[in-house]
Amino acid sequence: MLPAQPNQSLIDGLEVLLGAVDAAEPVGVRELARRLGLETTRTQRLLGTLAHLGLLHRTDNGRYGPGTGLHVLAAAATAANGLLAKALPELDRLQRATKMTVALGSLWRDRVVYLAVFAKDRDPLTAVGASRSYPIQRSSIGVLLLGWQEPGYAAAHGIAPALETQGASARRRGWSLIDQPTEQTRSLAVPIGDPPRLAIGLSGSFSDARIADLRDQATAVAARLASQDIP
Amino acid sequence: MLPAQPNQSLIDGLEVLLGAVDAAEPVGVRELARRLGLETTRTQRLLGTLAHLGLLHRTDNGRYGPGTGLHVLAAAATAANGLLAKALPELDRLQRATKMTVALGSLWRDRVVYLAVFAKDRDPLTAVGASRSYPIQRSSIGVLLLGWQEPGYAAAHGIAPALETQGASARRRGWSLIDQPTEQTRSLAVPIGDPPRLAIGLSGSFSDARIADLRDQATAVAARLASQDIP
DNA sequence: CAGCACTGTGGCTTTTATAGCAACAGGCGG
DNA sequence: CCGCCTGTTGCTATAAAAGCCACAGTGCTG
Repeated sequence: MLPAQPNQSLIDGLEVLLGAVDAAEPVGVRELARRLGLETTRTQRLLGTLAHLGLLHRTDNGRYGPGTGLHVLAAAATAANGLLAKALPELDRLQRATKMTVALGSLWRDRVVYLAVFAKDRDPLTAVGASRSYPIQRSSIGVLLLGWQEPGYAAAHGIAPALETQGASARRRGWSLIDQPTEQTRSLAVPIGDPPRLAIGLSGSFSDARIADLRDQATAVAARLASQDIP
Repeated sequence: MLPAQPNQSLIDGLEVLLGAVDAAEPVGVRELARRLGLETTRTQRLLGTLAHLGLLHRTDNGRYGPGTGLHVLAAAATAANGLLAKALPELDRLQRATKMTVALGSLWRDRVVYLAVFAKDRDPLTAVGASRSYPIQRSSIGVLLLGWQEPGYAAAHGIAPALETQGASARRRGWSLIDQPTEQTRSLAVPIGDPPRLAIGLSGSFSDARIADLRDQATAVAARLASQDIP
């Protein structure tokens, strides 16, 4: 729901911000402008402004990567709604109970971003911020959340219509399942809240007989998180 | 270091974003405009744009609070530089070794923002995002990091000159100490990186004789984090 | 119930901030 | 040294943004 007069500079500035943050390495002005299809000078000014604000960090060789101000912003957000403080212990328990890899993720464009990932044999304190984003088509979380996006979302972000259909199907069912035959793993996801902007995913090797139990356990966690007014 | 032509809309939009996130409750347009000294319609358009992007969440009664997109942005940033995945286990160990409350914090305006706080008898998984920001003058982290701000920072943010002096002194010493006599606790902080944008703080009851040991332990952790190229 | 004081939002016009083009300086490799 | 890339800036035209006003809605009080 855009306001009648949106602020296009803000929109573009935040697009530049995410483009720089999402890059695997600190990125140069011209390279980022090419990737985003923006004019170079404009990109440079937006990057410079963001760096001045501390949201990006300018390296000695003139490239831009995430800055401390982003963490500050995130900390303020997380403190305001208590999302992680509530979710992390729950997800850790779910991982221990199911022995699956447990993830909390959200959809951004055509990718899934992981807020936290709990895995067997991995320190739970490394769950936050250790996983890079992932193409949507390989993610039960992504496919599921796609089901709630407004019409045109898929087309606008280069997502195949077949995935959109899968998303709609998952929405009707209320959960999603993705098989990865080459890796002999599968993953299922359940939504948090309504409309859901976050989802819990479980992945590993599990039989068809176990699906309902895993789904129900994850759904119970999702319900507890949703009932705490998490956006 | 501002670019020659900074983008003022981006600056103001991000100011509005932080103003909304920093509020204790979802905040209305006019109230936020009053707090920030901005014109109402402008504020409303910026808020609406941010809500459309998912960075803010618009409640049913027309107020704005943090949205899921902020967490997505934070997750991308954290994944890009691995800050939390590296810092959290280290800080947890430091808390167990010292029996102090251990915090990772940064400076924003005249306040300290806590990225993580580890305390005795508290689940480490609740360390992230469970603490609200704090006035700078009561925080060893804040005073310490103030020492590295550019001239005019204190004046621009309504921080007393005495605190600025304290900050400069802490910078020269390389760490800071704050006593809270009414609570019979004290806290000390050491910087991470150079110039530091983050700091580790230890707080609790400890004697003068123990200061050097605590400081050295925290300094060792800070050095390990700084050596991993964290901004 | 009516009035009042607040609220969020949009339309229209003016203003000014922004965008784009061209230029410059620097770095790197052949 | 030259060519090709880089990040950055100045200047001017333009279009995006800002501000004012109005409207509809909500909640509280008498």
